[in-house]
This record gives sequence, structure tokens and C-alpha cells, in this order.
Amino acid sequence: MRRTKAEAEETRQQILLAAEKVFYEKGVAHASMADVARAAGVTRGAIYWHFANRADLVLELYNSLPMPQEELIARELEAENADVFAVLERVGREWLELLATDEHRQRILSILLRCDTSGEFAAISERQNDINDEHMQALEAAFAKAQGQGKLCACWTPRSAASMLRWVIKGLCSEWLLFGRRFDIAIEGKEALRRLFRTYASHVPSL
Amino acid sequence: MRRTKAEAEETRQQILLAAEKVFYEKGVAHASMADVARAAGVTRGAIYWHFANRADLVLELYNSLPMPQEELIARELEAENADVFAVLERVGREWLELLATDEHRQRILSILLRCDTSGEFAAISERQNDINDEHMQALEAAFAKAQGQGKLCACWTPRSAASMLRWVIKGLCSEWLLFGRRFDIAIEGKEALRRLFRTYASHVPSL
DNA sequence: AAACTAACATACAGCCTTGTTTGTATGTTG
DNA sequence: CAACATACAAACAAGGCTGTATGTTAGTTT
Repeated sequence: MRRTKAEAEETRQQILLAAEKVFYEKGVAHASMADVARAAGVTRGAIYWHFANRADLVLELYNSLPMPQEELIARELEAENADVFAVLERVGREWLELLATDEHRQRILSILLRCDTSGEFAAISERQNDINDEHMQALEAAFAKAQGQGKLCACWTPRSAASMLRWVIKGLCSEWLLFGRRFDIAIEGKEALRRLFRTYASHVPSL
Repeated sequence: MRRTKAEAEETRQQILLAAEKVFYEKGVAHASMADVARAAGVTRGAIYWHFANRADLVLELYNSLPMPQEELIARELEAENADVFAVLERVGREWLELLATDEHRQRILSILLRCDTSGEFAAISERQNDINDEHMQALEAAFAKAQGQGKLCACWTPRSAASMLRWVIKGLCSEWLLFGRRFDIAIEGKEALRRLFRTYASHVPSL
């Protein structure tokens, strides 16, 4: 039963939604394509028409997440007298708020966190790694700029500051997502960021 | 071919070692019992004799990890004039060093991190959660003690300090384990702990 | 030394999955 | 309005995996 292009796109979205639900509940590894198909109200044929295989389906799930405007942030940080800490803290806060309010993002990130990165999903894992590397470079550059402005406390290096920020956010998010979301990530995260950036700026003797 | 008890225990250990290797390389979900058996030089029969199923095997892998002496630490912290920060920092450092030097621990923790916590492995996940909760309680109590001694900077609460410590360590470990161990966790972790505990102690105005 | 049992190996049944292929009805295009 | 391509459904083939049941050998007990 040939459908119009719009209808086809609709079923594609349905499949993605169903995959999100099923993979989140049963785990990527233990959910079959038939499970997804049932949840989407189609047959496996439809899934294999729109997606090459399960790995591709997960990848598209990942791609369906709108990513924060990195170029915009980069431009903000490039400004001559940019307040690096203020920008970074705000971006971090926005990211946490985005995660806190977008349930799709929560589920998809949970799926990716729990999904076995070896084997068929290696590609996804590698892409995340690449993105991570870029982020770290950008972060380190930003902190270096702050250091040049004399704003970074002497006990931090750009690298150590960037690493610490990344570790805290990563720990925070994984704890929240995998641990039943037993605290308010927006609030606690905001406080943690506040404290962290305060220590970046405070004037404590170097190590 | 009936073996003596000692020999049986030996094959049990062989199976555990093989499981560690295979699960680490292929991921728990995609490795079959036959894979493990082959790697151990036995048949699946031997595995099913020693372990109930795959989940049990993973659980025993987890149990094979010697855990740090929590009671000993607790007693140290209970001392009237205990230097809480010094103890906590040392314990954190020791934990990172233990992880850095013990490859079995690295592989097993990697397996657990990447293993799908829903479904058959829910039990393991719950146990980790319980342990986590205990740790958090102990940490919070320790920081509360430090606060009582007037050593905790006013901008921290016992809870926020404990959370931050946990997030940093968790972020640090997952980054290192899942990310190809591309930095020296003992050194960088030591530095991060140093900076973190310095901020706990430093006298910065409250939030 | 006979009876028993621990420690496996081997064989079996059956399910579930994946990927593909075929069929088909319906849009879409010239 | 053909001819073709699209968007699926349905059927198929093949294999892998799990759990168990059974077989077998060698310690162990009495």
C-alpha cells in the first residue's frame, strides 16, 4: 500500500518514537526489531525499509536530538573581552535545563549510556568520542583565554579546569539518568556549576 | 572426568577469567556462553555447572573484586579529632590507584558500566545502587563532621560536597574506562582531588 | 570394593532473531 | 493512462543461543 511521502515520513517518526520507548524500557540489546515494530504498529518490513538495521536505528535516534548551537557559543567566546566564565556557566546551565525538560533527550541519552558501545554500535560510540574531543578542545581554549585575562585562579590550568568541568557534568548526568533521577538535576546542577566556577575564579594560592 | 575439589575451583577461576576477557571484548550482551566456554577451554556444561546463567556469571565477576575496607575507613572517620578531609582525600587517591594498577578491576568495571542494567542484570544494578547509597550517606556524614569542626567552607553543605565528590570521581572513572584510558587516571585524579579538597577547605564567602 | 556423587562433556529441543525476498497496492511521473 | 517507483506487509531461510537432560568418568565414602 504505497503511501504519500508525508505519510511515509510519519511512519518513520512513529518507528523512531517506538524505538525510543522500547529501547529505553527493555534495553537496546534485548529488544528485538519485532518489539519495535509492534510498538510502532507496523511490521518489521517497514523498519527495514526506513533503517538499515538496529545500529542504524539507534544512530538515527541519536541524530534526532537537536544539538546546542556550538558555533554561536564559539562566537560568543571569541569576543575580545568576553566573560568566559559567565558564558560557560550559562551554557552548562542551559544544557542541564534542556536535559531536565526534554524527556526524549533523557530517554535517548539513557539508551546511549546503557548501550553496549563495543561491536555493532562502535560507530556511534566513536562519534560521541569525536564530539567529546571537540568539546574538550573548545573548553580548554576558553579556559586558556580566561587565564590570559588573569581571571583563572593560579591553582588551575586550562586543561585541569576543563577536565573537572567535564567530569562533574558527566558524573552528574549519568548519575541522574541511570540512577532513577532521584534529585532535581536542574537545581543541583546549577548549584554545582555555581560552586565550581566560583572556585575557578577565586584567588587561592597555587598547588 | 571427575576432578578433585581443587581442580574444580581452578576451572571455576578459569571460567571467570575467560568471562572477564570475552565480556570485556565483545560486550556482555553479544557474547555467548559458548564464547566464554571456548576461551576457558571447557564446554558450556562446565559453565552451567558452576554458574546458574549469564547474569550469575556477571554477578560472580563483580563479587570477585576485593572491596576496600569500609569499616576501617569508618572507624578512622569516627575518631574524635579526625582530619576528615585528609582521610577522604587519601581514600579517594587509594581507590584511583587501585583502579589504575588492577587490570582485572578495570575490565570488570568496564563490563559493568557498559552492561545493560535493565532486564536480567537488574539485580546487579540494584546492588550497585545500594552500595552507592551507603557511600553517599557515609560521605555526607563525614562532611557534616568536618562542618561541625568548622573546617568546611561556608559555601558548601555536607550534601553538596558529597555529591560533588561523587560526581567528579564517577565522571573521572567512566571517562577513563570507557574512553580508551587516554590519560593517567592516578595522576590527574590525584590532582583533581587535591583541588577539590582545597576548595572544600578554603574560606570563600557563602553562596 | 561397591555405592555414591561431584564435575564435567555431549546431545537435544525449541525458541527467537535477523536479514532477505517476494508480493502488492498505491502514488507519481512522462 | 501506462510505466515505474515507493512504501510497505508477509513469508522464508538459516542460524545461533539458551537451558536442560542425559551420559560418562573419576574421586569419595563406607
